[in-house]
Amino acid sequence: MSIELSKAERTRQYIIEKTAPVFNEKGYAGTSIHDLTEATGLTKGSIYGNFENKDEVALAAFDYNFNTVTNYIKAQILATENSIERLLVYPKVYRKFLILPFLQPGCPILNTSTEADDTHPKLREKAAKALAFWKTSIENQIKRGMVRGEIKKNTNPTLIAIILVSIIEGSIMQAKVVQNAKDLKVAMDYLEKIILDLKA
Amino acid sequence: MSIELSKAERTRQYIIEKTAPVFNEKGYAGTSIHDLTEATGLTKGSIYGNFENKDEVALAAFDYNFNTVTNYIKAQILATENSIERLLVYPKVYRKFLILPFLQPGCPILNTSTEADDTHPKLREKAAKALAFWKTSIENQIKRGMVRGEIKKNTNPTLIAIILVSIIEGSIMQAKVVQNAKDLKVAMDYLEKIILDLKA
DNA sequence: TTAATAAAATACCGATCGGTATATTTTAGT
DNA sequence: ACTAAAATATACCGATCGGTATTTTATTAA
Repeated sequence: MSIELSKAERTRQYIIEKTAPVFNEKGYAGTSIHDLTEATGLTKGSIYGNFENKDEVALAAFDYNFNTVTNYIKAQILATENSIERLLVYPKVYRKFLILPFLQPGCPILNTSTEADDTHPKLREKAAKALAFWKTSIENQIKRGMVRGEIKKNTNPTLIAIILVSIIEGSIMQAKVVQNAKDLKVAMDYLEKIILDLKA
Repeated sequence: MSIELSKAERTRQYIIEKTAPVFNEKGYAGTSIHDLTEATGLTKGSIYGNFENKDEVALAAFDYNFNTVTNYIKAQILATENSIERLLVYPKVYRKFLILPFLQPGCPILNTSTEADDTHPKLREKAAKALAFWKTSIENQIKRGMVRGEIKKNTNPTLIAIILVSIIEGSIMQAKVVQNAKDLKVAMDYLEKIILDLKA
């Protein structure tokens, strides 16, 4: 049994997959153990046999949610070559977040940050690291573009990363609460202009 | 007893004032009735004598939190005359939100929206209306500036309102989760430039 | 195939949840 | 000062919370 996953490892993964969307939608405090048994079809005993407590499931679920988004974005980025086009992937993806199943409960970073910032240090820390990772990878895309001569030499990568993330997260919040993507579209149009303005 | 408030009305107000920060910090699901008795020093009986249920306290608390921020902003705005200066009040206020006591748990609209969008229709509705009110008043400030010849004629008030709100909410989320205002400062500097760029 | 082991289900725990009925105290008009 | 009414506190309710000990079932290596 070297290569294949053990039963426990498979179950653990199954629990994470099934409960991750629940945590993203209802939040940590709003999700009960009963919600987890419902989402998985398993019993409490099985869940507590694979996880120490609710915290551990929630932390694993956050990683899963974040990785799902990250992998989707990464695939789109690797499908393009030019740095400007790569940056344009973000508005392109987030403008249709209401129809992407794994993004329908909103951005995991946004949801987790606003709930956990004052209440749950471990989750807060995870969200903070995920945010830092995201911003660093945007900065690196911009630096790459400057090296390749595709992006203006005087561009401030950190500034652009901060503004890009702010506009995306702020407009997702708005779209979710009013339950339509009208203003999100406007914000993503604006963000695309900012990005196209970086062109060398 | 015509003019003065009845005991019940005063107690009701007192409960709202004391519990509003708790709801803003811990969220609806994360706040228990025990939290409310702790924050007020009152008993369950007293709270349920003045409110039908937890929902009613939470909804009143949201209004209180939103009005607190709104009144503070309004006072700053009325202290200025020029439309550009009035718009600059927003970055000026939010860049120091970590030291304004009533803003330390974050923006009530942001906190309530991200928690309630998928779970609590009444709270979601309140947050949506508060957001609409905010954006409308920004739009009106811009329109006023155009009439007064202080803001460029070709300015799109709706677009500026959407971007202003997005940048503020998105950067507040970031500042809260990483627990420092470094990037918030950068975002507010950028927002100030956008506003100054509207000058006729 | 079997026996040891691992995993999942069942049954249960005390604590806390939101909420209520009732008793006690405060308030407020006379 | 007295009393009726209003407001608050006490005591309690069933349900659900997160979590665990134990039993049953499934897995896995020999």
